[in-house]
Amino acid sequence: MKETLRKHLEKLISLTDDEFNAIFSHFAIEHYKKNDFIFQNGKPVKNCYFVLSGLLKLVYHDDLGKEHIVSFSMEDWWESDFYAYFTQTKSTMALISLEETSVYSLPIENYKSLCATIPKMENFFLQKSNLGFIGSQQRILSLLTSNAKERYHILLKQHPSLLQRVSKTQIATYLGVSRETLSRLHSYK
Amino acid sequence: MKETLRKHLEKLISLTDDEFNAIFSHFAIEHYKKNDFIFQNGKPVKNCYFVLSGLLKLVYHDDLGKEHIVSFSMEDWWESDFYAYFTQTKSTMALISLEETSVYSLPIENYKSLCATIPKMENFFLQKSNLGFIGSQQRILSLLTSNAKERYHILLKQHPSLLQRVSKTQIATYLGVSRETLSRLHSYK
DNA sequence: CGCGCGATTGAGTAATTTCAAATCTAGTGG
DNA sequence: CCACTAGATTTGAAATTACTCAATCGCGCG
Repeated sequence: MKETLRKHLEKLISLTDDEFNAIFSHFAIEHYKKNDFIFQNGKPVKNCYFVLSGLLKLVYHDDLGKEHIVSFSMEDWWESDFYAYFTQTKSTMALISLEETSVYSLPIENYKSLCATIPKMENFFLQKSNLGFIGSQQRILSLLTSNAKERYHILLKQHPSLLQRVSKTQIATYLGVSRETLSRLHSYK
Repeated sequence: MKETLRKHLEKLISLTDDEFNAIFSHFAIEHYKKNDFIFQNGKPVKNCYFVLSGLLKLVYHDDLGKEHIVSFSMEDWWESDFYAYFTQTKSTMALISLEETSVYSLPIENYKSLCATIPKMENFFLQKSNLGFIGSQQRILSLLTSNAKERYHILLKQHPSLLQRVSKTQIATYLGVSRETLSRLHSYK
């Protein structure tokens, strides 16, 4: 567990034992069953989360109550409603477990003190944020340039394991198509 | 000009004169006419850019040659093909001026040395990157939850000045609808 | 005046949605 | 081992939305 986080950090920065232990003390472990709310929309967002094991979805409910999946978070991913987290406002989204899931949680004060006291961690978060931004931009591009079938195959290529782990309804909700349309794609290939 | 950048940085971090001058020396000014390429797809991306005045579009050309606008960059915005910039690979997108435009350019080596030598700047870029990520996620959400008309009104609300500055064809390309569809939206409101 | 470009309009087509019904699947208890 | 149920998936058919291609309009500028 501890080693999982350490390995994850050391993909981008190098750490001594002391440094890692100092960092590690900022996190707390949390466990969730399947279909638990990690946080709900309308509520403050105290933490961001590093997923140790399991699977989460970050969802937005529109005016009609329809659910839209902003992102899936698998092992080794960071997740939160980052707007609400950084601005300490109430969430517009909910974070929900799709499997039994373990996370390390990082309260915003700890995030700030990590950045302020351990320059390497600030650099780590900067790199992660840049990667997150790039990833989002590519998702925007896939929504702009591709139809349902193409988007499905892009997802299939990027995260083949996801299709084994979540229902097709969830996949459709992520791709931005109805589950019926997603189902019909298979008729063609 | 120099003051524009300084004011921009000081929205998020505070700087002494000396600090700012050290930072400023990492940038170079560049001027472009309307419809110039700042960089082209297929070419390396040497810089990221801070827009002093004018307007840019970051575009992707799909297999059919159709253009998709990933983002507009107005005054006070940072822009690049960040994937190509950070990984020093060739761009998949092009950055093009829509007006006469002045930018400060920041080569990747200078970005890295800024981060490494001036912790405040690393913090600045972290905050900017977080904001950029949040903004992208909201655009994803608008693409998932809203139809053409709603997306148009969201853009109208967020950047009313944009509609005065660019053609409706460009707006349509950003929204992910055909210009004819955008045109027909007005019939309803 | 006439050219050129962007915006609009029209008509037919393609993609996707919606609502409803049917089918499949995995787990449960008899 | 089988029947039953709940949930997920697929299929059908009609309606909606957006796209394409073509033609027209409107306007600024040489």
